[in-house]
Amino acid sequence: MAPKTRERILDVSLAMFNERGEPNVTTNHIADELEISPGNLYYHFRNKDDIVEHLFARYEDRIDKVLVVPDERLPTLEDIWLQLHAAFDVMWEYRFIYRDLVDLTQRNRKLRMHFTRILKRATESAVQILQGLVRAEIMRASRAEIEATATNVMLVATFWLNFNTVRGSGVEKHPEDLTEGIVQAMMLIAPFLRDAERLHIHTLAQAYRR
Amino acid sequence: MAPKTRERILDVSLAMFNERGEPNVTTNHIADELEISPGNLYYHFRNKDDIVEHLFARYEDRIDKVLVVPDERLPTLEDIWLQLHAAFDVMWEYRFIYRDLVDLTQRNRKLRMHFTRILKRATESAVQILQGLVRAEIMRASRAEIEATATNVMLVATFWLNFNTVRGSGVEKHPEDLTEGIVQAMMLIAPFLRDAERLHIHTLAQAYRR
DNA sequence: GTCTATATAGGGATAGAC
DNA sequence: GTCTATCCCTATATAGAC
Repeated sequence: MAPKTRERILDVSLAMFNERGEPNVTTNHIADELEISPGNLYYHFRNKDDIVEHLFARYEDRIDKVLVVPDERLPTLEDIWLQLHAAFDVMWEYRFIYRDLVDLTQRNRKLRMHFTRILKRATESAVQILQGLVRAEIMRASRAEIEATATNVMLVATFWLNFNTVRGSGVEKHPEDLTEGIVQAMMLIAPFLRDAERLHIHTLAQAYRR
Repeated sequence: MAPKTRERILDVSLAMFNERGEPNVTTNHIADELEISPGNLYYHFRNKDDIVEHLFARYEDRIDKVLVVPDERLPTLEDIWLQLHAAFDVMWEYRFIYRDLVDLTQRNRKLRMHFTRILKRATESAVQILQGLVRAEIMRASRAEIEATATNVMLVATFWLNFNTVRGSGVEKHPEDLTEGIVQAMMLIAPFLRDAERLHIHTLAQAYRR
């Protein structure tokens, strides 16, 4: 049996939002693509923002799972790489949110509050992990350096896809551009690493430099 | 004598775009605010994008002047601070461009090509300046580290205003938030500085940390 | 240069039949 | 649950008088 219409609307909306940008996709476009009537679409969702909010809720569930800080054990560089990768994957899947992030969050109070909360939580998580690296003696940094670095990691992660789009790196080439973003984020912490680990990071980075 | 209507349209459009975001300002809003008729507005500009393009051209002139690399003399940290400040000031003045950067550049080929060019030029400029710091022995970094850092400086500069908006730092509080962005960009190069200079930067940074 | 009036198009959204 | 038909509104843009 085919998926229920409600779910199909969400799936197709996500695909179209990601493809063309949310501002450039109308409810009529979505209905057309699904070969259902606009009236039918409005039976399932109150309005376009209702669709956006449900997609955002899906995203929030996913990203929240990525943001759990590893429990007892001290973190390794490998942990960080994997966690960044998981985060970037989810962000890629819901990249329409990031494409028009300011407009989306400014015009919808609910999205704004949730996104701010996610960002806050992620930043705290980043600080904790960096502190873990310090305690594991993999990295050496002051409290101030850790906080500035955590903020920059969040900024790079949040806007990497936009940056890559806007600098005209040519066509979208998932997943290479994602990996490049991860490398770029790792380069923020590289200067604080012990020599052996710094070398390791730069070797990884080498593979992805244009 | 009052400014010519054409110029007044540009000035008021800029103010309204910055305030509410370009997607949320219509040609009618602009005409209303100016207390002229929509017809009059369309006498002076072919369409809304025509206005946006002229504002962008103004911006491009301004930012190009900021991007000149200091000629002979090796750069100092002070130079970098001042240049970042000049760049952030111009970006603030035309912040509507950055607010909806992806949508703007994706739907208008002309804007896309010009913005990409600016970004490319700015990145090259950043690389040169960082190399200058290395030659001046103020900083120590490999070629790879310089390139990664230049890219991150551009990313932070490009999206700082959006990041600050979206993390819900409360109301817009120019110029404090700008200075904070500059500090955040400086923190990217701090780890590569000699001890004395790094200390100096962190003292500056201290003053602007929440 | 500026206005009034208006055309056109499209998006968001609803009513009511099936 | 789904469709057809339609309404309302707003945005862009133009024509033609002054």
